[in-house]
Formats: sequence, structure tokens, C-alpha cells
Amino acid sequence: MTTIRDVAKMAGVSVATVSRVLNKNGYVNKDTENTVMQTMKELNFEPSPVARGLAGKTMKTISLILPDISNPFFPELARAVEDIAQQHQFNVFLCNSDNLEKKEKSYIDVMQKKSIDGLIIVSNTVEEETIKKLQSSKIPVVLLDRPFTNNNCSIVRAQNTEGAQVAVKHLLDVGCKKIAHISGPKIVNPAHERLIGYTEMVSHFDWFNDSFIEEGGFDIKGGREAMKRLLISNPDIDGVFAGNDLMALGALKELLHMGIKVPEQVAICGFDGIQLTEYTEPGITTIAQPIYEMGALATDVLIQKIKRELNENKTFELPVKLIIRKSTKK
Amino acid sequence: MTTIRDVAKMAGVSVATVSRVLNKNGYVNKDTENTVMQTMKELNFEPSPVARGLAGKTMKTISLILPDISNPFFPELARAVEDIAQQHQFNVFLCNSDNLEKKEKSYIDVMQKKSIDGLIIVSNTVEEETIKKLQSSKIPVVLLDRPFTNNNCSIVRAQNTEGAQVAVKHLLDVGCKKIAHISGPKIVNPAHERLIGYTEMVSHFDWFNDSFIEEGGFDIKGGREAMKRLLISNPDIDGVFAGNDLMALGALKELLHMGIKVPEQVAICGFDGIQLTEYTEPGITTIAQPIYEMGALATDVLIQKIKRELNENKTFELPVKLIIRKSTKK
DNA sequence: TTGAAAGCGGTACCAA
DNA sequence: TTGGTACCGCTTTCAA
Repeated sequence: MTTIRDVAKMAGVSVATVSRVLNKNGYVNKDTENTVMQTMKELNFEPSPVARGLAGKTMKTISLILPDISNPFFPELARAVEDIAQQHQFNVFLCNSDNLEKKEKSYIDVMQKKSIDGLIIVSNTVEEETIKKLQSSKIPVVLLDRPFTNNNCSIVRAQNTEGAQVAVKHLLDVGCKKIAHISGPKIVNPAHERLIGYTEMVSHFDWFNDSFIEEGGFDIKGGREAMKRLLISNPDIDGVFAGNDLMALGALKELLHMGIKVPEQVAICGFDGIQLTEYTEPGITTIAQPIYEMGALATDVLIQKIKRELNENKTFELPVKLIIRKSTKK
Repeated sequence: MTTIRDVAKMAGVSVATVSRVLNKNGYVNKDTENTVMQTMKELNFEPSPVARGLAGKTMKTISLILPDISNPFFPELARAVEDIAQQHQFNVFLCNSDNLEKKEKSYIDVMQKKSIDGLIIVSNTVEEETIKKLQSSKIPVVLLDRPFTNNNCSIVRAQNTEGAQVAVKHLLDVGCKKIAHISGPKIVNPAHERLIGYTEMVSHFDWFNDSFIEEGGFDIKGGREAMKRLLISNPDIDGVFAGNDLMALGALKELLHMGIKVPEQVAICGFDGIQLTEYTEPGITTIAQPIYEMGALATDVLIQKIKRELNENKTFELPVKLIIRKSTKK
């Protein structure tokens, strides 16, 4: 390993000078700068991120906290984050929180000790306190899909309410008369917003009442069970808008299991646009979020903040897109 | 942040002593030890991994290099790695290599600079040189599914050849007379082994010749195209063993597209056991690898090596399991 | 059994 | 413009 001292010696200057050209700060003569640069190339010198970290500077490391990488929604997001990070010579810590506040807190604690430079978090449980702790040590945070009331981070999110409206409108367009909703956990923000979107679209119908809404757990099993309940309370349902694709898949399974034809008897529309929806039979119509773009944007914003090129906190709301598949082709 | 000096001062001992009790090495009086322990609790002291790293010790960080986290095979693996790492208070860097040697090399370089403690890598392109570089700096490496001739790392892998044999046997059992194989890229070791397994099972049949083997790219598109070629060269195929599930899915799509009934006319069996196979129509029979277990074992082994609790290099070969679904139920 | 002090590889302040 | 040097927080030798 070649160190900054090696470079200094070889170039015949002081360590301080080398550090200055390295960080492009402080005064340094153009000539000496060239010499030093040259020597750094020759010696193939690269500063140690660890040493830098100890000295209070960036370690070129960010941390990504998400509920569960094995949930199909997240790998693409993680890929985007890592891609962009990599482009800027940053590395990414992957953390699975299982939506447990305790785990999130513990990760954030460790990350602080490891002097990470920034955090991207997808969470519905993290407390504002925890985030503030990070911010008080000047570590920028970007939230994915989790707006706080007190807007002190940048936020990247999708048009959940609008997307839900598009979904319901599409179901109406293909001729559905009674549309139910399988919602995600109420505490999960996007789930709530999608529920709002649904409600806005159907509340004026005579047939509508609360029994058309059942909560699933954002997973396949939850979707399936919610569907089962819906079929009991409202056997004449002819359309289902599920709060995410996994629940849509669960609903599909239950319908097929009950011998109900999709889309002929009941049409289904999901939300998220995970790959899975493309390969079921029938394929599932969905409101696709720009998952990769969301991850990429979040990372871009974070790195800008780390580099102090960006200071304000913005909220970015990305558009969603209806992808029509067989499950709604009546 | 409370530092080791704070503890030393408060406990009325030297920094060196605190360090000793912290690392449980060197002589230290039982009483002083207790005092120091006590003070550490009180002050809620935890040593800085960064400082430790700089001083040449473990940073409690490992790195996971895999081809692409958005490939459905890897999230579960990554989850396992992170779970086990977390249990030992280690964090995980996630690196997507796209099977590019250049990227792998560059990651490994950076990781070395960041003083990571160990590496788990899934790769078919990484050079022995690169690994040796790591090992010369005493950083343990565990390979997933990529045996070198020169066995100087621990290896965790699945029974690929045996699995392939089971797959072909199953296809024969359900009555297939002419079974084709869609193989993965030849350079990919597991792909090669599965091909071997297939060949061993069919080479003695009269009908068998090389035209029954087509290479797909381990992805959906490649599988589909390989299937297309197979249907042209051997229209009387009635069974397909695909080298992985994604290719099996591609093959399925092509068959359905051509109006060929699965499993009635052609049965399909995949390999890997990714979730996707459960939700296609028909569901795809597959040889399931114990993905989570593989990741978990690799991580366990790695951490044991990091802690110097394990020195020999072993190769662990995990069993696979036939999961029968509709795609082979003639 | 304990403490002083020299690193580890940088950063940044203060003088020159 | 440059160099000397204290310091970041911890480990480890060497002496005491």
C-alpha cells in the first residue's frame, strides 16, 4: 500500500501539500501540483477511505435500509442505488429492516459509528427522532415513499393516489360495475394513499360501502385471504384493485381456486409493476412505478447532498404508468 | 460519541488497559477489568470500527459480490448473507458485477482499501490472481458455486450434476421420450455441470445427438430463443430440461406461443427453485437449490474464518430437491 | 499488571 | 505557497 507520505517523499514536498492537491483545497503552486499529481499516478496512490473517515471526512459509503431485499419490489431499487453509487465511487451497505423500528435504529446507530456519508431509507416505522440524530451529525438522508410532516429530508416517491385513480378508472372503463379494494397495511403510507385514490373514485357510487375494502398484508397470502373475505361479503364483485402486485397475485390465486374466471367474471389490477405480474396466467394489469428511476434519483440526490452541491430538501414525485395485461381484458 | 479515552479517564486507568479488556487480550487484573467493564456500560461505550480498521483490525464489514441483485436468484441469497452477518454484528457491502471481470477487480480493489474483513463472491469470471491478492492480505474469501482448481478458498455449492440427473430422470418417469436441454453459458460452472448431468442420463439413447442441446443465456429471452431453435431442429421433442428457471420460463412462453401444450405435448423442468416458478401457468417443475442455506452457510464459514476459528478450506456441497409442478404432470 | 507512547493514513490549523 | 504537527480513536510494543 502506498501512502500519502510515500508520495510526499517522492515528490519532495510535505504531506500537507499532497493532502492539499488531493482535496483541491488550500493554495498550491501549479507546478508543485503537477509534480504531485504525477507522483500520485506513478505510485498509483489512492487515499485510504478508512483514514479519511477517521479524520472526519467522507468514506464514500452510503447505506440503504429497506424492509426486505427478497421482496420482489426491492431488488431493482437496490440495483439502481448501487449502480449510481458505483458511478460516483461510493459503496452501498445493504440493510434489511423487516419494517422493525428496532432494527432500523440499530442499523442507523452502527452506520453512524462507521462514518457513512449518507442514508437512503424505505420505511414506514422509522421515527423522526432517529433521522434527526443522523442529521445532527450532518449525515444526509433521503426517504423513499415516506413523507414526514416535518420536511427535513429529501423525499422520492411515486404518484400513489393518482395511480390508484388510474387503476380504478381503467377497471371502470373495461366495464366493471362493482370494484373492491385490497389495501396494504394502513400504517404504510403508500398503501394509505392508494386507498384514498380508490375511495375518491368509487365513493359516489350507490353500491359502495366499507365492505368493499379489505386489508391484506402487502403479501401474497394477505391478498389471498382478503380476496376470500371479499367474496363472502360481496359475491357480486366484478373488479378488484389491489394495493400492490403481490396481493393482486394472491387475489388471482384465490379467484382461480374458487373457479372464478379472470378477467371474464372478475378483473384484477395491481400496483408496483414487479416482473412477476408479467408471467402469471393471466398476466396481471398493474400500475407500474418507475422503480429503477426512483432508486437512481434518490441516490443522485443523496450524493449531491453529500457533496454539498445541493442543500434544499425537495420532494420528487414520479409518475406511474398503467400496464394493461390479460387480467383486465374482458 | 464516547471514546476509549473517556472510559479510561472515568475508570482511572490507562487507554491501553481499556483496550486490553475490550479485546480480551493481554494481562489485566480481574478487579480493574470489572471496573472498566462497568464504566463501558455506564458510558455506553462502543469502539469505533473505523479507528479499529485504521489500526489494522476488523471493521466488522464483509462484502458480497454477485452478478446482479435484480436477477431473481440472488435476493434470497443476499438476504441470507445479510441475516447471518447481522447476527454477528457485521455489515454487508452489496456489489453487482454483471459478471464483468473488470468490475469484480475494481470492487475487490476498493474493498481492500476499505479494510473489509471478508468476501463472498458468486462469479465465473474472477481470476485466481485477484483472489490471491486478497488472500495475501489475509482477507478470507468464500466462493459460491465457483470451484477453482487450486483450492485455496472455502466453497459452497449445490449438487448440480446430481440435480440435473434427477431432473432428467423425472422427465423420463413422466413418460418423456425425447428430452432436450437448454444449457446455460458454457463458461458458467454450474451450467456446465448441469449439462454433464443431462448428458450422462441421455447419451445412451439412440435418438440423442448434439442437436438436443441449445445454449440460452441463463435468462428468459435466451431460454425462449433456444426453445425456438430446438423446435426447428427437433420438432418431436416432448421434454425439456432447462439449466435454470428463467430459461425454463422462456421456453414455456415460446411453447405456449407456438400453441404447444405444456405439459401434455412437452413437459418442462427448470433448475434453481426461484419463486417465480410457482406462479406461472402451468407452474414449473424445478430442481430447487437451498438458496438461503447456501448464503447462510457461506456467511457462517466466512465469519468463522475471519475470527480465525476455522482454518482449513472446505467445500460444502448442498443437496437439491425436486419440486414437482404442473409443467411435468402429463 | 499497568502505562506511555508510537503508530495506522489521512486532515487541517498555525507558522514560516 | 509551503511545511510542521497535533489530532481522529484505537492497537500494540516496550518499560516500568
